[in-house]
Amino acid sequence: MTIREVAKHAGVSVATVSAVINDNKYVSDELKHKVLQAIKELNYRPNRWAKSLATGKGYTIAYIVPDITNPIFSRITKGIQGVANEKNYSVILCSTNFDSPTRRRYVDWILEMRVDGVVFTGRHGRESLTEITRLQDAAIPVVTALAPSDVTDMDRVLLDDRESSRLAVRFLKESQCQRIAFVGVRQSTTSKERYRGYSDEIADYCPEQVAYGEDFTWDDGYQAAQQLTKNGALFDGVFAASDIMALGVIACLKEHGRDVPEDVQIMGFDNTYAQWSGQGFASMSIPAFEIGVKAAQMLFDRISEIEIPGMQELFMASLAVPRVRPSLNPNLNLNLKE
Amino acid sequence: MTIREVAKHAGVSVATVSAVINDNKYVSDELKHKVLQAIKELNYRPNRWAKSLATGKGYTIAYIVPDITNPIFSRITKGIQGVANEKNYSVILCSTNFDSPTRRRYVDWILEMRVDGVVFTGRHGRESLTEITRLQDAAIPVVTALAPSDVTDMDRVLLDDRESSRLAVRFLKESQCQRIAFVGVRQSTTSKERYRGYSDEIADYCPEQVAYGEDFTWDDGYQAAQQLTKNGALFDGVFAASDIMALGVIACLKEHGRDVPEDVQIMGFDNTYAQWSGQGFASMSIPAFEIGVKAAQMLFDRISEIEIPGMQELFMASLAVPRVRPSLNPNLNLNLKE
DNA sequence: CTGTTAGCGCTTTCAT
DNA sequence: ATGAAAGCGCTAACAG
Repeated sequence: MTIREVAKHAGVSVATVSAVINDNKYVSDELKHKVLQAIKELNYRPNRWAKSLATGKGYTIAYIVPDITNPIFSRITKGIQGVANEKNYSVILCSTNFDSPTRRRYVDWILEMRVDGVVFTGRHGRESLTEITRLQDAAIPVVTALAPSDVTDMDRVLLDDRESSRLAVRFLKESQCQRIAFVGVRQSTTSKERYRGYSDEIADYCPEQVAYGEDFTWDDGYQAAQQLTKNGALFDGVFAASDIMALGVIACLKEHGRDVPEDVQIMGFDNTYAQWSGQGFASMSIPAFEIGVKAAQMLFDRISEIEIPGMQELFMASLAVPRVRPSLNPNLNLNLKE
Repeated sequence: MTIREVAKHAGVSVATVSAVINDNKYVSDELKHKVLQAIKELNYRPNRWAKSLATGKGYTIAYIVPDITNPIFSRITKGIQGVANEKNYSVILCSTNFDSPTRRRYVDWILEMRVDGVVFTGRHGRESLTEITRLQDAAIPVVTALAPSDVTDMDRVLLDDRESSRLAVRFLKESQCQRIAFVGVRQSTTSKERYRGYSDEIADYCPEQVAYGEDFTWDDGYQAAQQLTKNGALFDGVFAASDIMALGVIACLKEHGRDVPEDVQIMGFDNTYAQWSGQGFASMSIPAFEIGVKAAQMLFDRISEIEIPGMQELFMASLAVPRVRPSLNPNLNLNLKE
């Protein structure tokens, strides 16, 4: 079903059909009606490929993300989708599973597909940088979301992990914790930032007590707590770099006969589990959806014009206190709304 | 950068360039080398639009899903991506937020983009059916994943909710529960199936005790448990239609002074939270990743040929027992691996 | 106002 | 073994 057939069926020229489809030229009501009629009857749909080829506009953006399964990232995705769809763009999802070759192949595709722009989430680092550069060399706008990096002249939206962590620790302090420990991930930039916030806030309050795992997992949280306990550390509060780690910590502490939150209070980060686990620990809620929205907006700004170099947007995580009883404090979980 | 420029640069014809790019015609080593050289030097990438227009192949599939934020769905997505990428297809993500107009607009797009095939997840129902039909009318293959429906001549992969639920309840029975209650969602087909499994299994074991919420949420679980308690129901086991509901149930029971799992054992479904919550309840793990893989494979089978009508694949959920201590039973969480 | 027509970048006969 | 040329379906001058 082509535009030509529609034209024939309606007894007009292809140009007229095109004009009514795109609504960008004056067409008499009569012809317009005929054309619309023909389109209905033939169940015609313009071919996007041809259109893109002719116009040079593809109306697609891509989202490169390490793991779509991560709730934070899937919420970002949702945010991106929302604004893209509003502008009649589609988004191609590129979940790389933290694998460089996969990431590279995606970038190849993106280049071939003449995608209009890319949102990028991922560990910062040399390899990511390479891909981003390839994109930019091809004049494809890129904005990074939650991808801390030293490259400063890049459009990006990030989370103020350090400052957010200070809020977290402050809450622990206000909850009467005297000695607060930190549980993080050794090689993670993100964890490092969260540690710095912890460190800032704890400076002249109590001695630092930290333990690390290799990854943001339950097991690593568990083991870090084990370590803490083994070292005979004294603490009545723990700030963990993620909720899932916090849960590992809690499990370990309970095995050691320490009650949560009676004996020791826990603070997580992410608010992916805290609110619902029933373990009564607080967490820092990441405005992931909003981050996705903002990233997409920046991308479209960049696509449509604008030569401003290095736009940047900084988000803060917000405190999410554990809900006690749903009926008693219905307002507590505002952060979970999307 | 077009194929013509490459040809000029290499001193050959466009046909030759095309031939070496697609590796589908004999080209002398010498020319081949020249062409490759030129491609490198000019940093040339074939234009997908033009290629698709010329060949009629788009190498994209779409995944229509109600909410990418749902862990089960995002795992399905991951499965689909995996097999699609292997075949050099990209996948366009269409997260509809359970909104019909949005879904409709996505289908419009899909139609225009001449997508090769669609995987569909969603509530079954008239509206979904309409969209699926629109797709099929345009000769676009569709396979549904986790979208129970009465239409039998459709390619689909589903979960045997009923049988899986029997396994769940059986586990509760084997754990010495004498009286098992069910907590579900009133209008949900899925919940209905899970109830049937419960009912089957409980038939000549103990009286049925059921309570419903309106949705798969913590609050609805909490309230259903409330209801159960208020009715003075006697139970030492609860099978909840989802983990998040199970957590609501647990919270409620604890408020009523009943210990979990000492006084009453809980069984969830999904295994999205059970394993990690530290609340010591079991759950049924949905092989979501595998479901995605299978759905994509079926789709590609259908795309590439095959007139078999109504292929169908049935998956079972598997029991995931709560981990006690990571060090003690390292094999327990096999189900969580992806 | 409407129609003709020359591309957009690539593939693919069909000659050579 | 290689090249010339005719489309793929649509848009956008340009004529009329």
